Amino acid sequence: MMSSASPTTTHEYSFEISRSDTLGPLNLETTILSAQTSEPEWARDGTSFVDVEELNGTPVKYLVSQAGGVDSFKLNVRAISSLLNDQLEVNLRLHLNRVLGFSDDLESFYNEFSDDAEPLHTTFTRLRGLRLMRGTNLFESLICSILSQNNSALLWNRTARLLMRLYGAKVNFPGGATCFLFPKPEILAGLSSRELRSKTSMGYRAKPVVQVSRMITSGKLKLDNLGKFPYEEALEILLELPGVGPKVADCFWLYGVGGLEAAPVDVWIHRIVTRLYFRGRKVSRPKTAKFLRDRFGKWAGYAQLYLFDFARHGGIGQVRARKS
DNA sequence: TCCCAGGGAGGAT
DNA sequence: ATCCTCCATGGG
Repeated sequence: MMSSASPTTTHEYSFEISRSDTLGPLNLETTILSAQTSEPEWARDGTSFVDVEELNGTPVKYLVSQAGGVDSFKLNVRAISSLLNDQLEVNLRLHLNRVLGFSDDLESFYNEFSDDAEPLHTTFTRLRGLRLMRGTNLFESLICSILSQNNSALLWNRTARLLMRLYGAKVNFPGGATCFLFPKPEILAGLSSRELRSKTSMGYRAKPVVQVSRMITSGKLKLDNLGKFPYEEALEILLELPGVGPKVADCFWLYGVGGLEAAPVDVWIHRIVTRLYFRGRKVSRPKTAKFLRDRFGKWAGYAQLYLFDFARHGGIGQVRARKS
């Protein structure tokens, strides 16, 4: 007979997250596959999604799957780490609560903009349970946001994964699984932009990636402090950074820091907002962003998220880029 | 071959 | 303030 007593270190551990742990509905798949700009997309593993993060300095690999529907569900979480079970569960619950936005009151969001005259409300049925993801690592979020400029989600995700494999710390999990963490600023700061460009196909984005990394290692830029500033002041600082314009700054503030009042305006948001709210009239991108902030307030980031998916997959007719 | 991708920087108007 | 053009690289 095997001993029924738990070993002192259990490397794999499972637990459940119940529906009452989230404020409102959840659609895990839609949330993870909605191409949010913060950190590389979680990988699929059968019916689960997999991610690896450092929780309080300890790497944890975890798989999450949703059982049931959008409104009545439970989440199955399976984790691998060197942590003890109790500490692992506490850390991972807190982590998932943040990155998957479990504390965002979705019903309140839906109710506030449910009026028939509000174009946004047409997205609420199809996208019900879509939540705004937050990054875990501010540096990773900022670099990924820079990588996303004038790039496709497919390509910047691929580039971010390549950065991890080339320059990130390798983690060997108990049980044999290995993976790579996102590289530290010190590593990228030590590269020449020419070398980085030749090895990653990130093109001209290599220069600002190295520059920003060096600003962090030199202490000129303190990402941890940014969250203490109000939106306007933080944005002023962010816009000084190389490779960071209005859209990237808003992405970092929204997805990295978790400032829900930001509404990043890219080509898709610009198209859908000018179409739905300005009858196709020409409106500049900064004014589009201001419009979203004013109209949706603390839900501006969520409005942007729902409108983005609407522009990409939803649609009243084609909202596509067409010359002539 | 062409256009496009969750844009930004620098310059001209 | 707003409007060009160029910037690397890969996918469709």
